[in-house]
Amino acid sequence: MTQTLITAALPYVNSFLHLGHLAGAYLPADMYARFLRLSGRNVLFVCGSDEHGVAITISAEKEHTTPDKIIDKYHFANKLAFEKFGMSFDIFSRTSLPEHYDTAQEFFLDWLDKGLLVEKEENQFYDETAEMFLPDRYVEGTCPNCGNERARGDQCDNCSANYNQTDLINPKSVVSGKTPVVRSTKHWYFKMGDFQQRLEEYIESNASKWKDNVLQQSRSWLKQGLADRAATRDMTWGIPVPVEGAKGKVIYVWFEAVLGYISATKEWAKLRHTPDAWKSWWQNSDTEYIAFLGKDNIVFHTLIFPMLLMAKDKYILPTNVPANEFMNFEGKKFSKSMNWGIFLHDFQRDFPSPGQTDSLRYTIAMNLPETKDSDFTWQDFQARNNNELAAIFGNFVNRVVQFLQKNFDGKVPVLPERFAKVNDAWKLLLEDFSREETREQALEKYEDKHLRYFSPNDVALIAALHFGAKKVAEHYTRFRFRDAVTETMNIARAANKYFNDTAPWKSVKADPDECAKTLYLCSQTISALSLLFAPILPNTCATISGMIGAQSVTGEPNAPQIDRWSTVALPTLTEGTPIAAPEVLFTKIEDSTITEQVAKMGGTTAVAEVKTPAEPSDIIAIDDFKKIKLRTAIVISAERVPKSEKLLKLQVNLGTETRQILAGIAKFYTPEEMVGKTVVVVANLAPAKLMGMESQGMLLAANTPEGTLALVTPESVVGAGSEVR
RNA sequence: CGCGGGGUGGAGCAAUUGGUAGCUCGUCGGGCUCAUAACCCGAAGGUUCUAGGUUCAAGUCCUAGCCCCGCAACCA
Repeated sequence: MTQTLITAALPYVNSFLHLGHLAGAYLPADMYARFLRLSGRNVLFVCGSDEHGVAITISAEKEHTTPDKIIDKYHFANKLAFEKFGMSFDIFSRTSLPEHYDTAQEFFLDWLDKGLLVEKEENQFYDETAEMFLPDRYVEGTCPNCGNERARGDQCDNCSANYNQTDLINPKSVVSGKTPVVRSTKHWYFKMGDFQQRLEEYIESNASKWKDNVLQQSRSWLKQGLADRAATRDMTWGIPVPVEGAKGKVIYVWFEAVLGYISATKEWAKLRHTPDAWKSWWQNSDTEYIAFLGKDNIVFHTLIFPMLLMAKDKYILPTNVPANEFMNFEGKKFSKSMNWGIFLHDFQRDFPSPGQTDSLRYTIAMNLPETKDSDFTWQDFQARNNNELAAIFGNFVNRVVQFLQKNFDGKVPVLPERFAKVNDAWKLLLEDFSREETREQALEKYEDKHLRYFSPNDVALIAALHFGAKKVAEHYTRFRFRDAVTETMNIARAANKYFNDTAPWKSVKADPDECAKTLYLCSQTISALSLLFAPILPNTCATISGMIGAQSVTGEPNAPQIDRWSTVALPTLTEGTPIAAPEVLFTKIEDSTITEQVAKMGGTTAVAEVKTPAEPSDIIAIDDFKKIKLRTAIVISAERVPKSEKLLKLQVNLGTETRQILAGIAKFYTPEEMVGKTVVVVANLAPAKLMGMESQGMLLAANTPEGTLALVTPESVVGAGSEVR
């Protein structure tokens, strides 16, 4: 029997988790893990915090604290948020543990032994104030190629030129703002090129199974060729290079963080007092390994990590890497710095109930960015909760339970004499069904045969449960989570249809026996739904289990390995089982709640943009203002500047002359609508070069609270070249 | 020519190796009254971004173009 190892990308402990993280990796991983466990499969679900890298030392400095404090803060916050969200990790570990240091160093030494690491001496910028070598990201300067003044360490964003860090003209440290000095330093480079061919074979051998985005990204890297890459860094924060004389050098996170999956598994094994148990996962060809992550992480799991595992030998490689795209928030990317989006802990503060957590899981699941970037909106959250969870699933449970309270003493009906053999008939029906591929075939072939105890409606319901569960399982197996959820909800729809079509509120008077059987089936359906929804809505399903007095089965870790999924359509509740008083599973979300949340978003951003009142020192004399020559101008022509997202190239008539002005308004104004507009320009501004073109002045625009721009234009027609005072 | 993804009814998305364009929401009409003004049934609504091409057959493959988004910069 094969087993499944599941990992979800290690969250970087430099920020709080937001909904985008959940959509990218964690929710699908959790749904998958729970589904497999409910199918009786042996599963190990592993995750943990990624706690190294320069960003953490810099954050520590900014917050005047130590890296230890930073990582603790985020690690525990994220761990707690994950728990509340219902992540069913077997272990949530962290890469700052000794276990991980040992693992990483062991791998490093092994590569060294095998000659996979080569030492290279090179010159690098060193910030004397911050006492650190500067990674490429932390140096800015003038591009040696195009003269762009804001080029990054090794690449220019403007002309895309690649060069050596030390070729930068007028370099500045991003950390201290000072000019860094050049120092020589020694590093170990991983010979990635050695694995080019094996990785190509690995990728192509999986081509038929893997998602397209994953393949394309991986192939794109391979096509460019794998170059040697530094596997070490000059830093204090990280895992020391375990070699004599390597003081002040740590293993680069690229070559260390992903090993955290293995270390986490070791920690799990240790906690269970079976320290070698991790090997039966990582060094066992019966293990199927599925790595969940977002698109930014693809090559680390399809190329780098497999390469490290190949190098070490004996380890299994990822069987599949079902990477998602990104989930945006209300149309724009989640951003910590722009305060845009919903952070998990904020959501949990505002929507603390388990049912609301499930609503969030459901909404995200229905919007998973499986094939392209998707969007989370508050409105959608409300609609999903109210129209689907509450109206369809919640309402079905509620109407059945209420009906039982009123007519059956709050118990699963006892089957009347006439239908005493329903359970046996049910079994036979499912045996017949399981021989058929599709619901349609099954109904056509077997419906008539079972009409002695069942009505056509009954048969249709059982068929919906059986074939629905089968379909959902297929979707999970193929990593089609959105489809899985949609199909699950369709089973609840079928349940509602059954209730409607059998109309027990009529049969309760006309044919009480029939009514009892109907509600017996409905009760079993609630039990079945509580299993089918468990991967998506674990909290709610646990609640239902409580209501029907059943043991909660939601695919939690360490549960007994029983395949309940394939028998979900069979009755599980015995006659006469008491059903607890109705509990509303999903409360509706009011418009006002959503309005409130919408009002909050981007709040900090808007406030930040409001101008602070002028300080006395900011006050200028009239003469100062007179230095600025403002004139009206009419836009003659406008065009986009290629490769620039903000700039429009305008030709404006200033009355006496025509000038070219590059204006950063392309995000808010099209070239077409600019032509003919009368604008206000600063006429005596020194010309500047932008994107290699000259701009002779600037035009005035006001920042709006929404973060867009509004052009300043005269209220009435004034013509070109008028003075503005 | 930096890399990657994408343009499909009003909205959001699907559509295996080319083979009847589907789903959810919304809209309109009907049914029901057990239930959270919920549920169920039915209908309308598409030149699949544009222009060519390959094919018995194209949303899907090829060529050219237009337009979005992401990455490249802490962040799935």
